[in-house]
Formats: sequence, C-alpha cells, structure tokens
Amino acid sequence: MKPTIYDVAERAGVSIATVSYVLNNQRVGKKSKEKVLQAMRELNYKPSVLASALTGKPTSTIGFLLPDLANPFVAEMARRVEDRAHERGYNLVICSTDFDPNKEALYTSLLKQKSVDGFILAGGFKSVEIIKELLEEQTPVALLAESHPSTSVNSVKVDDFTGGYEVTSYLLSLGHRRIAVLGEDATSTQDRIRGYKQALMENGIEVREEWIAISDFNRGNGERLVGEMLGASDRPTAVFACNDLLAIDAILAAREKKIPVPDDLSIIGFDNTLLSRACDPPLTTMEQPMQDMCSQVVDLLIEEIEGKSDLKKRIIMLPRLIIRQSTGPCPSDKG
Amino acid sequence: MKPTIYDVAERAGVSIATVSYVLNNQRVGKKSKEKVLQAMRELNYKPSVLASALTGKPTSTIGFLLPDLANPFVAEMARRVEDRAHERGYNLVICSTDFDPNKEALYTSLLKQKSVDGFILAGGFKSVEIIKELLEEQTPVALLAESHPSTSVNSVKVDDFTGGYEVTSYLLSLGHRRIAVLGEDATSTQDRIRGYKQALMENGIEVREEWIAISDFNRGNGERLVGEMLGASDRPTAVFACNDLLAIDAILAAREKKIPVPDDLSIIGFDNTLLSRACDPPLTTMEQPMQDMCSQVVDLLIEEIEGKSDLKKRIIMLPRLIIRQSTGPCPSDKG
DNA sequence: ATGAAAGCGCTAACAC
DNA sequence: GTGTTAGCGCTTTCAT
Repeated sequence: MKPTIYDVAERAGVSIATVSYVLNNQRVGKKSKEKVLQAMRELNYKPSVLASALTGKPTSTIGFLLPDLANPFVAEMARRVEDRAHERGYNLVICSTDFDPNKEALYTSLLKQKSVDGFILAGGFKSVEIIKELLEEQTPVALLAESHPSTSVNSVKVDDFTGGYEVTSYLLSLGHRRIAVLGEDATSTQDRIRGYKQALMENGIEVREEWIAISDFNRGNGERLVGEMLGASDRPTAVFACNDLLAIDAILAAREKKIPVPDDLSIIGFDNTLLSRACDPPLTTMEQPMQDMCSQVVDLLIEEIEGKSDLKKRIIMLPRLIIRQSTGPCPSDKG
Repeated sequence: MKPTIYDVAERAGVSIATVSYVLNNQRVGKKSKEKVLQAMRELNYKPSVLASALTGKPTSTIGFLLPDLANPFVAEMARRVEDRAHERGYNLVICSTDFDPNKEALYTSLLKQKSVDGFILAGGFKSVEIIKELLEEQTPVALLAESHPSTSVNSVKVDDFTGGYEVTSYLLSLGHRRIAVLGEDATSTQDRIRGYKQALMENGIEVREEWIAISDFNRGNGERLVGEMLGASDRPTAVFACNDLLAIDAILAAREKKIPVPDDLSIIGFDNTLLSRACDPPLTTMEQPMQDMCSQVVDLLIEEIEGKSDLKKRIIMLPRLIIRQSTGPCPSDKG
C-alpha cells in the first residue's frame, strides 16, 4: 500500500501533525524536521493531492478549455500554456469544446467537480453566461485570445483591430484595392474586420460585403468560399485570411483555379504558426506573440488563484507583420 | 457554500447513505430515490470527485503523456484520444515530455499523486523503467504508437516494419534505387528502417548508411540533414521521411537547393496529417489509422481500469499508402 | 515546538 | 430498503 502520513509519522517517531507541518513548511523544530524528511525518503512517500484538496487546499490543476486541439495554432498555444503552467507547478486538464456552448457547460461543470483551481478559456469561447457564472462563484478565470468588453475578467489577447488595420494597410501599400476577407465566426474575426473596414474607408475604398466571407468550422469550407470569390469575373486581387489555416484554404483555392500566388493573387494570414513557413509560397502573416501571451494568462490566473491580486487585468499585445512570399504588388500595377 | 450530501440528505429527509446509494445506482426505494433526485436538483448539487476518490473510487481521469503537443501529428492524436475519453466519461490530463526521461518521471509521479486512474503513453516514450514501475504497482497503462516487445503491456500501433517496407517497395516500383531515409530517434523509426532495409535487400540493393539520417528534435534539423545529402554529387533520387513533419523539412531542403519535387526528387512521408495536404506538392504518405488507434488505446486502458479484463493486448494496425504528388518515377528512368 | 482530535465529502460495511 | 458509523489521507485549531 502507498505510505501515508501515518506511516511517516510512525517511522519518524512524531505525530501526523508534525509531518503535515513539514509538508507545508510550517514551524517545526529542525530536529524533527530532519527525522521526518528522512522517513519520507525511506518510505518514498508522496502526499495525496486528493486528501489535501479535500480539506480545502487547492489542487494545482487548471482547466484549459479550447476550441479544437487538432488545430495546429491551438495546439501550439496549448503547449505554451502547458509549459508555463508546469513551470509554476500546475497541471492542465485540456478539453476541446468545438465552439459548442453545450460542451462548454459540460466541461466547466465536470472540471469544477474535479476541483480545478481555475479556468483558462481560449479564443472562441462562446458562452458569456458561463463566464459570468464562474465569475459570480468566484472561480478564477482568465481569457486567452479573447476578451469580453462588458465583463470584468482577466484576459490576454492581441489587438485584433490594429491587426486587421495593419494587414489591410500593407495590402493597400502594395497597390491592392480589391481585398477580400476570409474569417470565422469569432470575436477576433469581427475586430479584425473592423480594422480592415477602417483602413479601406480611410483610403476612400468602398467595402464590398460580398468579399467578406465567414467560414464555419468545417475543414475545407474556407477553400470553397474563396473559390467562389475567385470564380467571379470581378475578382479580388488579395485575400486577408483571419488565420493561417484559412490562408492555406485560400492558397488551395487559388491553386485549384490556377491563379498564381502572389503574382495574380496576394494572400495574407494571421497567427504565424508553423504552417506559415511550411506551405508554398511561405505565408506573409501577422504574428501573435504566442509565447508571451500564454505565459501571461497563466500568470494572471495563478495570481488570482493564489489570491495575490484581486484586480482584474486586460492585457493587449500588438501583433507584428511577418512578410514572406505570399504577397506582392497588385497585378495591374506591375511593370 | 457548495452543497454536500448532507444538505441533500437533510432536504430529502433521508440519511446520507441513501443519497450516496442513489449517486451510485444502488438499491434504493423508488420513493426516496425520487425525493433525493428532487433535492439534488433544487440544490444544484454536484458530487465531489475528490471526496469519492479519497475513499478509493477512481477519478475518471487519465494521464496522457506525449512527446510534444505542438507537433500537429501529436496534437491530432491528442484530440482523438480526448474525444474517446470524453465519450467514455473520462478526462485527460496532458503532459508533454519532450522525449526527456526526467520529465517522464516527473509527470508520472505528479499524476500519480493526483490519482489518475491510468496512463496512456504516446510514441517516443523513452523510459522503459517507468513503464515497468507502473506495471509493477498495477497502475493501468497503455502504449500508443509504441510497443515494448519484452514487456507485457497494452499497446496499439501500426506495423512500422511493414510501413517502411511498403514505402520502400513503392519507391522501388517507381524505379528509384537511391533512396535515403530521414527519421528520428524513436523505436518506430527503427522498425521502419528495418522494413526499408529489408525491401532494399530483397531487391539486391546495397544499404548505404550515409543515406540514413536521424534528426534530433530541433526544428529545422531535418532540413539541414537532407540538405547535406542533396548537396553531395552522388545524391539520392528519393527520400523516405519517417513523418510528415520531416517530409516537409525535406521539401524545404529541396526547394532551397532548387531541386524540383517530384521531377528530380521524390519525397514520401508518414502519418498522413493535415500537413500532408497543405504542403506543396501534396505529400505522398503512409496513413496511420489514427482515429481507430486512438479509440482503441482508450478502450484498452479503460477496460483495464474498470477491471473488465486483465489480459494484455497488443493491437497492430496496418498503415496504408496514400499517393499524392510528391512522388514520381525515378529521373533517369523517365521518357 | 508538538500532539490530540475534529472535520473535509463521500463510500461501504454492518445493523436493523 | 434505509440508517449508523468508521474510515479514506490530510489540515488545522486548540491544548500542552
């Protein structure tokens, strides 16, 4: 049987209270501390997190709800969050919610039963009610790549509006005037599109709603949407995809239609994932400072969990344009 | 405060035992059962997994140790495992071990303290000692995309030897005689290389050790290794990469050296991940029946956890060749 | 500085 | 069929 504090206490010739004290670095005589430590080593004793959690102590476990672990961007995020959490002595329970409010409710409830200390909710978390509920019951929460303007909750994200604005400005600077957007049904997309519209407007360019496509989360859907836009006689010369995965959809659509990228069509992504280097042509994209963002949410959450700070923060980071080979001057402008 | 069985019992006018019984679907009178259920609803009662686990019941949590969540292949695997686990009512605690035995030891120990019911160890798990240790203490374990011939442990994987053999046979059938391999330091690579050598030998082709490259786990390392092989005057006409990520490294190396794929160099991958469709040219690759494999390990592990079966199984699935555009006839053979 | 003992929420004999 | 009660392993108050 696994050794318990009783075994350790007995072996060290002290009471279980004393053992518990050394476990928690409380006041203990140097001598008995040494004996206890010795006994622990000899028995290869590992305290039970369960038992200690039952008495009210935290479990050092964080629930991480994300849309879909199979998405490389999300997976990379998960890895960064995991790393930081481990560094801080926490474990991660990961659940993919598929943008489904039912799953969100299910998993938050489940994880609460398992006494996670807090939640990190990653971009694309749908249910504001759940967030509010967690907040009300004082469950520590932090949002990653997402924020809720009206709610007082910790969050870390990039400035999506600026991102959209800068992407569009860059395309404009290349001479493009006919710029399409491919996004998904998420708040980040909305903000990026606002930035896109702003940039167009400032340059006196009309926004064409038929060039704003929102993909659902089925793989290949973006490819179809871009295909349709490219099929029209009057087609865009540039596509701003709201993430790298969608940008690849756009590349596939262009390839299908035999439209050379970037010569006849510029494509720009968002996220700067591994994918953006691997695809052909390598993707011009907006980089999100992933590592930083992930460390920050974890730290934010842990601060709240450990009660070191009860002020909520909203951290906004700035994205950065990475120019590769999927973008070029507007065709009609060329020599 | 969160309601406990005591609250429920009081409200329903029964004893806590009765409440516990309905919780566990034991013999209870229909009447009191109804009352208890009613009380639970009214109080929005959720049982504490901690407390029940402390009495020896399982936690319905599985520890999933994998090499690196940021690797898209691994992430996809994680997602499948997650799905199946959730279907069966289990949660997943995921830890990336980076092929580092120290991390492996750390996380298994940590998760044992948190009373996970069992472990799934994914391909590339280094430490045989840890596996043996888990086995000895009767901790349920299942291996995914990995197996240990000498140990009696549940495992699910593809037949790597056959995979390597078939990849090589296919390349041979295209006329290639100078075939390089790019692998990583994993048992799966070793088996695939055995298959590769076997196929070469059967065709009377000499194995050239300088064409067998093993990449470490630093990104871009594979690219360098292939670059070196392609730089030699006497270079291979085909590269067998032991996973899609490495195949992309090979594509990048070829692109760098301005060697057209597949015209002057055929490249073949393994895994059939999302990447293989997205890259250019789309990758010919061996498909692992990921979804099946993942469901199976989860089921295998849960069977052991729930004590429904104490026989160990080793499940071997067969990989399947997916032909896309990264492979073609050997240059010198061409019209 | 250390120990005795109550209690965290639940399970499972055992008794009725 | 239902209640009583003794734990599960640990924390923590209160004495000493």
